[in-house]
Amino acid sequence: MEQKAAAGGRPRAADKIRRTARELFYREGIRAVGVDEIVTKAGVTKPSLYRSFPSKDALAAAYLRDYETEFWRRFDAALTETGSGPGAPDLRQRLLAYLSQLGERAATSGYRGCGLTNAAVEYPAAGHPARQVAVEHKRALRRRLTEMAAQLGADDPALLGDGLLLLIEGAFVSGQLFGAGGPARSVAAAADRLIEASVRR
Amino acid sequence: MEQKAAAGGRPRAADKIRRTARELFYREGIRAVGVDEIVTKAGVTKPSLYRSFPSKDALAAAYLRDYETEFWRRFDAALTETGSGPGAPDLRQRLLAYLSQLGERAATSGYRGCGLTNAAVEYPAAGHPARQVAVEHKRALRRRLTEMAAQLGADDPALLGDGLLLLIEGAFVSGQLFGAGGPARSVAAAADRLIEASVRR
DNA sequence: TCATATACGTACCGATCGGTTACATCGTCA
DNA sequence: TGACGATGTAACCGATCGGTACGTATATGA
Repeated sequence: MEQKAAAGGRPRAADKIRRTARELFYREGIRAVGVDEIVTKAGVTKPSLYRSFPSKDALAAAYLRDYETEFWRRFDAALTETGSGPGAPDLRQRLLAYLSQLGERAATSGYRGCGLTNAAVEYPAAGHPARQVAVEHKRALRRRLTEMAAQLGADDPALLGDGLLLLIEGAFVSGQLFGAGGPARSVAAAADRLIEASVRR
Repeated sequence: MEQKAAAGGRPRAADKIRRTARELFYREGIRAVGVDEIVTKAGVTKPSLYRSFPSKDALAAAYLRDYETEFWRRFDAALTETGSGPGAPDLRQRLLAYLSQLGERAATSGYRGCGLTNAAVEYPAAGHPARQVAVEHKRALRRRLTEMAAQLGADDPALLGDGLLLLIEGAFVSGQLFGAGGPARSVAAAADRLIEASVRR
């Protein structure tokens, strides 16, 4: 992700830009943030930005790829098998743990939702680089959730997977709409009931 | 909504602006559309816009109020009692009918989601006029859904209401992420199962 | 120590942003 | 006819937009 001089050497301009852009794009939205603001807050200059990124759109796409990496890191950390002995949490427990952790974050004042979802809302035009990253990621998430639904023993894995995706996306957006105490806090409980009604008995 | 000369008389500039803004803001996003584009496509001029609306932000807020009116019109049309005799659809049936109609629209290529949700994503700053309309509306929707959950006999109306809201918001955003064949098509089926698992038996 | 390549900054570009000014023109109704 | 309210014309404002031509530091290897 960070090409070189990563260890020890003083941070390259490109890295400072990436970090600053990530923060600003996520908190304020991509369209709302100008390249001038990014370079100023990063303590670099505009030519440095355009030497590392061909355009603002490309920088936005890079931000989203970084964002996606972190998303999967968190997702996998919560959902990938850690212990497999007796007493280790099963898939359903791990999924619900992930969702309640998500719900807690999302029902917090200042929460800004999913950077990838937000980017797709900001850029509805089909070919936009930022949107492409977002759409690709959501397709992958849908696959993962459907796989998990199958592993959970759903009678209709596609249906349960999609239902979980709807709940998750709903938590993302309603989290930033309602702030603290919003409906996102119920995402795990709702998912639990949906799973309950969707597994073969 | 439209102040006067509504019936018959040639449309006022303010109305043409409102209609054009509604279309452009919804399809392309508010930030993406400039006032010049609006007045040009509406066939009016910039001073006319600023004679009717104090600022672009105020125009955006007016667009969202129009959007909200139409939302409730559709919502109430589907959910308000029409016939009450024997054989008339009960609340649960009407809710599911509304959701499957929503799911159908949302799982269509070119779908752009909920204008109010999208506006809140575009304007994360707390005091923004557009965001205020959106947030107010979502609070009202949450109340309505919780009331309905109680009427449906939910053991925990707040939980079912929030679950339904998450599914609906999920359908809004995933509809514009996936286009045709997206997970939004499952919103009614998922809601049905969630309700099933949430009502007193 | 010097040449070279890489990394960075100063200053600037045309275009567009939201918004405003002063004044001309049109339709309508008394 | 005259007056009034609504709209159009045309030019303009400062600020900011994304993007660039070009000169200058700095680190490195011979």
